[in-house]
Amino acid sequence: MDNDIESKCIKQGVRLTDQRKLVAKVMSESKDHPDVDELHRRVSKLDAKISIATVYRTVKLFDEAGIIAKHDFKGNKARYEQATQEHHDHLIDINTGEITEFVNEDIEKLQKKVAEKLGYKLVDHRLELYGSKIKK
Amino acid sequence: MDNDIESKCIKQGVRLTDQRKLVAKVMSESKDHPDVDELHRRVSKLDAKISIATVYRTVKLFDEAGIIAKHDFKGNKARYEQATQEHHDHLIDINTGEITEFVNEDIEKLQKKVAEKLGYKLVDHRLELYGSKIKK
DNA sequence: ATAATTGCAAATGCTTTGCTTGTGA
DNA sequence: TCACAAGCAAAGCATTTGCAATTAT
Repeated sequence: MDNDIESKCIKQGVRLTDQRKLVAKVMSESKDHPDVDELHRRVSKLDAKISIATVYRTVKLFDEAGIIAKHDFKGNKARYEQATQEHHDHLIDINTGEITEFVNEDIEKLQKKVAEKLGYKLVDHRLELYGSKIKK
Repeated sequence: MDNDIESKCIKQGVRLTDQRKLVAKVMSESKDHPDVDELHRRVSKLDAKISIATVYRTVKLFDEAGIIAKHDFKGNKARYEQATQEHHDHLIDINTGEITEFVNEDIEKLQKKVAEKLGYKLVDHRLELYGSKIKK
């Protein structure tokens, strides 16, 4: 949990610069799904001179290395989260933007089945639920 | 099926210009999911002077009126299709870009259930399967 | 008549990139 | 050392918009 991202970089031979270390640290400590601007804002508190271009390059690099995950939710700019072992999907609060993660094995299995019935091998998928909080 | 879009415009009081009629016609006749460039290309065959800005404005208008549907599949620009009565989801061929539509009631129900379990009323969702064709 | 729509080009917002200088292994 | 990374500003790409001219009702 702590700075898992930095260790993954080392494991994968990703060169660790000061800037990348900072992005790794901030992403490791983030429990939400920040976009690049927000990430840049957070990293800037640790290094006021880091450029947004570097943040863009770094998230792209980490994403391609499978270290973080990129999400393009409806109508928003790309948001990022630390990659986890188990796959999960997202529910987005349409009023607040708040994101809740969930796992549902039944849906996963059905997706695979649907793809196979159509003659396809399921390689990837995207499932997003958009909802509004029920007041109780 | 024919030019359903034009009748929907009339029904909704959407002013019908020559350009909008052409976009309506082309979208009505399209069985695939063209992006704006492709749409502009097709409409240009009927009116060589129509501008891409008008096509952008028109698909936005039709989308907001619920007459056509916009999709932002992974890594592509927005694609459009005529709106249908029954909801459906999409399977995208990762090799060819070909799109297959499908409906699965079980998945729909499970999505609703998941949202409710998390304290949300399901308002919208996005389900996309990405796969590669199985050769038989 | 007149409010809405078009075409054009310029502006936008997010993201990427070329280039020169700086730096990690 | 030296291939790679950072910072900056400029470029790219899809999409939107301001404005003057045109058009549907």
